Amino acid sequence: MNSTSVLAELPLLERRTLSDTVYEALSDLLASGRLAPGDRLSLRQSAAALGVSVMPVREAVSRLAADGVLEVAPNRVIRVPVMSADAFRALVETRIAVEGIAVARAAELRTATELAAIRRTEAAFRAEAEAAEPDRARAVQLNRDLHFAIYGACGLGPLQEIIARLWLKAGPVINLDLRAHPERLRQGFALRRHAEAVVAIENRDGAAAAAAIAADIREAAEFILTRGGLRDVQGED
Amino acid sequence: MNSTSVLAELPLLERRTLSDTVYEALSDLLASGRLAPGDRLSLRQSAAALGVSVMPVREAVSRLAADGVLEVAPNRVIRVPVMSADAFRALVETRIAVEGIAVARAAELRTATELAAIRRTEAAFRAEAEAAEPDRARAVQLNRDLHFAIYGACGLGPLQEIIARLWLKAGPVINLDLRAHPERLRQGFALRRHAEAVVAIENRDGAAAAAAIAADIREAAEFILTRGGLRDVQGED
DNA sequence: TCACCCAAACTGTGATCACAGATCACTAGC
DNA sequence: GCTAGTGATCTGTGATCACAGTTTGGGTGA
Repeated sequence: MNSTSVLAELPLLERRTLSDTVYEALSDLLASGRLAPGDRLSLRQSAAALGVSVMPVREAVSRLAADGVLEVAPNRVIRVPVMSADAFRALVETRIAVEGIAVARAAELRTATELAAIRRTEAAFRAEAEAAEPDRARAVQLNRDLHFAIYGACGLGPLQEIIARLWLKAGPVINLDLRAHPERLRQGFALRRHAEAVVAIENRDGAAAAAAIAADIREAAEFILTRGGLRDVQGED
Repeated sequence: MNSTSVLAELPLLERRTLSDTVYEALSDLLASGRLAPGDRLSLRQSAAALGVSVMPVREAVSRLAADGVLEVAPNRVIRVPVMSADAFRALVETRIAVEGIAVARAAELRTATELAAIRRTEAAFRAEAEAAEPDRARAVQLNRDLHFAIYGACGLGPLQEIIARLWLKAGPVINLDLRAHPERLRQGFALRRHAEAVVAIENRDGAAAAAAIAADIREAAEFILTRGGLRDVQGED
């Protein structure tokens, strides 16, 4: 009935269910490392804490569990999985491969606008990291923003979703370590690799960009592995 | 208390919830193309058909929806998404990139046992495809078996999970097309590419193996795209 | 004959209840 | 003093109910 097709441009607003909200809340807890590997989770307690019934929490948890971000043991205990060193290495190799593709494509396809956004977030991260008293949580968030600003330019939606899931999976162990061992040299490495990546993206040099991100990922992983923060058996203490 | 450590070898039996079972049932429907893009799904009807309550179906659907294999519209209608041609192309490019990594690694790392298994499934697919009256459903399954036999040799668990999800997402449109247009030349291409891949894997030639699989994927996709089986708008008829 | 409207029958979402199994603290028995 | 047993209390899972919003079909109006 209504006149023109101006309406056709409406972004088809997405509905937010309580489950979605709970999912994001839990994701945030995991990504920020406040839920550490081995931590247990109770449906009822979580529901009470969030002020909802167990239903939305249940759905959110089952989604997280499907992604391997949470696991429910045969004892019916929900917890964030403790990764063996080998599993962590496999995850890191996967990340290097997949994120390498994304950043290589991004370097070759990025528009001027995207490059500007990447530069901006890189600068923001650098500023936070070099601050006299850096806010760790904020640095983590900015690091994530930078990576995804890059991946966002790869032109492949499905690939970005995959990477987001990988980050969710790696988040607890990485950020737990970051909480345990205040950043120090980690950030020095990250800053250098980020700078290399940005330069490579400016030059549309996909291979160099992928190498920089690969080094960024690998160095952070090595740092954690040498710290011995990962147990090889899944004991609890 | 119990004597020896024979118990330690028990495979830690995984529990199967009803949700898991429903999830597999729906996945199978989608992977085999019996649920086509645009088809709607009702929680209560599905539950009744499966002889369970809506709860397990709800959880399974929410998992599928999280993976983008199903979508629930703002109208609260569950359906398998209709992919635009562009979205399909992005999915195909992602598959080529990700599965390319897996097959390249598999070619370089495969053991003799894994190679034998790959050869076996390749032969099985060839036999079915060259049969006088090939069973389409079985051919689809064998094609899948072959691909995953290869990816299983890549040594990266997380990567295999990613690929499985990608297949689930691409399954409906690919298999719907396969149902609509009886195989014909499609299989001729597939046979050649599979043979090339197996040879490359025998020679531990990662690049060649990746190229063969990329061609396999791309040719199937081109076939579908030129058929015009994909709508560019998400209308319903 | 066509357009409109209203009511009945659906839809998914969320809350609540019921249940089997696991955990843990406590106590009875040696 | 230590172990084995036992009951209360927790766990996730599944079923059922309640609700608001949507769809749909039949009927009434012009």
